[in-house]
Amino acid sequence: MDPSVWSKGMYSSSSICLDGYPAEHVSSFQLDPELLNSEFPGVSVSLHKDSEDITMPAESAYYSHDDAGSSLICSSHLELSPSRDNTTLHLPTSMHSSPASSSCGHHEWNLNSGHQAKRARVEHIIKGMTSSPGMRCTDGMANQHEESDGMQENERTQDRELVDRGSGCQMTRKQLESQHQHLRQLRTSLNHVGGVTDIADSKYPTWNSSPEASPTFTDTYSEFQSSSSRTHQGWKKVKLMNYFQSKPERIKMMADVLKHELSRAVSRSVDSIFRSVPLLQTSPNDEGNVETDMCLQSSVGKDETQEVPDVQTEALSLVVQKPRLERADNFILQSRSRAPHRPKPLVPFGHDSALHEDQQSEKDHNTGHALRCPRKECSEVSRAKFETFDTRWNSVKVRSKVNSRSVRSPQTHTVSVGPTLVESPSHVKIESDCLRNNNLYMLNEGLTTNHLKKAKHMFFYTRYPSSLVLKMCFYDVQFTRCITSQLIKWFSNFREFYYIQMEKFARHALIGVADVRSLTVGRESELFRALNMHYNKANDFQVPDRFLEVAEITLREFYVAVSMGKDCEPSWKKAIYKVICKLDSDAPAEFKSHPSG
DNA sequence: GATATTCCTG
DNA sequence: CAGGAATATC
Repeated sequence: MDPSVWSKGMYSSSSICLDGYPAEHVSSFQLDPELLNSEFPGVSVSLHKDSEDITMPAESAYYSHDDAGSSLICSSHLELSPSRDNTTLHLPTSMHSSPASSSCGHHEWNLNSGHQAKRARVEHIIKGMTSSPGMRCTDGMANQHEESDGMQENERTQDRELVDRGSGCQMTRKQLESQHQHLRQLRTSLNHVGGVTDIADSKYPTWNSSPEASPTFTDTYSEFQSSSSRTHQGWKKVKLMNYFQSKPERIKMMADVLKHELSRAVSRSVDSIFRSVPLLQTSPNDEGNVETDMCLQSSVGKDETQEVPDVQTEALSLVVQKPRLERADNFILQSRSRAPHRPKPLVPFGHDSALHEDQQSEKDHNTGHALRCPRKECSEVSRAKFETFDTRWNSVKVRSKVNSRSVRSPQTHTVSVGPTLVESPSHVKIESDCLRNNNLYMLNEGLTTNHLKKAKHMFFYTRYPSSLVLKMCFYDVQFTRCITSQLIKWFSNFREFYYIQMEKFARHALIGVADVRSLTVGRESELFRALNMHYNKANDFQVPDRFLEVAEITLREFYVAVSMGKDCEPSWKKAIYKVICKLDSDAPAEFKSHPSG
């Protein structure tokens, strides 16, 4: 036993180290059978008679000092329990097993065919534009549109006729040649990029799969000007709108639009190749979305439980409009722990099961509490757009029970994590160097299951974390009042469970154990099993010894308090809480480690 | 008033 | 685990 663990809290339980009683006596403290029997009729207590019987001290003496930890000695129970053999108590525990029922009835995509189709579409567009500047615009658009919402052939013919009248294109020959050449280059790039074009392309929801498949074409050109600068949905809308315009300007406009999109798509694709090739192995959605949708803070492959901004259910007034870019880059940095803080992650990549269990137990109640979206981009327009991504994003996002309670469907699919994007459970995250180097971290706007897991692990050290500690440990979360409250609530819930278990086991011990010396909490004890099952379900966290000591102290506190019948008093637990809260340890640095850059 | 905590409930 | 009520503390 490392004495240092006691150096900090060097506390002595008021119930164990009694004022005026020698430690030996304290250690052999036994219950007064009469008292017990009077308080708990029917509970028979067998007492050891191997030492002087010590009658129960008066309560005034027992809890005479509010500050139980300050005045008293001692690790008395350590010294006085030399035969601490972890035999402890074998008390019944109520183990719970969650039923395995995870249905995932969402869409399935034929990725191969989808990619080919998309690529063919892009190439077709380019081909059309390259071959004939006069028609390619509409041709390409018509083609796209045809794919999208089933545009009829005659409609396209009419449109083409409008174009053939030579009304529209006001580009000079020089401009056209320049564009022509540019498009050839683009096409060459696309050929080299290959399937990567899907990255950019797939970013756009196809209309036929979108809930907004029936857009109204009442937009005006002015709307185009405004909307196009906002979102890609605006672009999309404009393109469709323009298609139905009969004015010749639309030709040029559509060409511009198409050029713009193609250019963006290709540049994004090329960028993503050079910047993070491994990402392609995991999810081609990443790059394009990050750039376009600032709200789509998805980090596929980085964090399985990374949330996709969900439907905002909180009032925007509560949103903290905070300049987000505190750590360079245009993107919100998500910082996970660099190095495993545990020497021995027993289940290095067991997050799946852990998360799965968590998700299993979730009741899909749409209480509407979720993350907030502090940026303007996340207002209605963007959120509406996110809905259109549902189908495809559901395949890559893992709904977090913590932050996405309003998720529409119970999909709990996990993304197939690529070989370079592995993640160990919780905060013990082995992060892709690629991601780290590219600063593609994101600041979470909500708490994820991993955060919950981390919080549970933290509980092994600190039961009463301050807000400051929480902010330090959950550095990758953008703190708001709600986030803070949620974290505090978590620990409150943790404590609740903790104390309930303590009381339960203490009462059980009261029946069969009369000597506090035999009240120990070892790693094999049922009490610890119950606690570990709750806070460390995956058993991938090395619970510090200190926690066992605190648990033991807590158990004894409850034991004595109940044995004294203090549980009849209104707030008898508060005295215990007061003792236990002083036993907090600092969270290890690993919990607080910030990204190095 | 805002925040934090406990207790109860689902 | 979250929501809500009650309570305590500041």
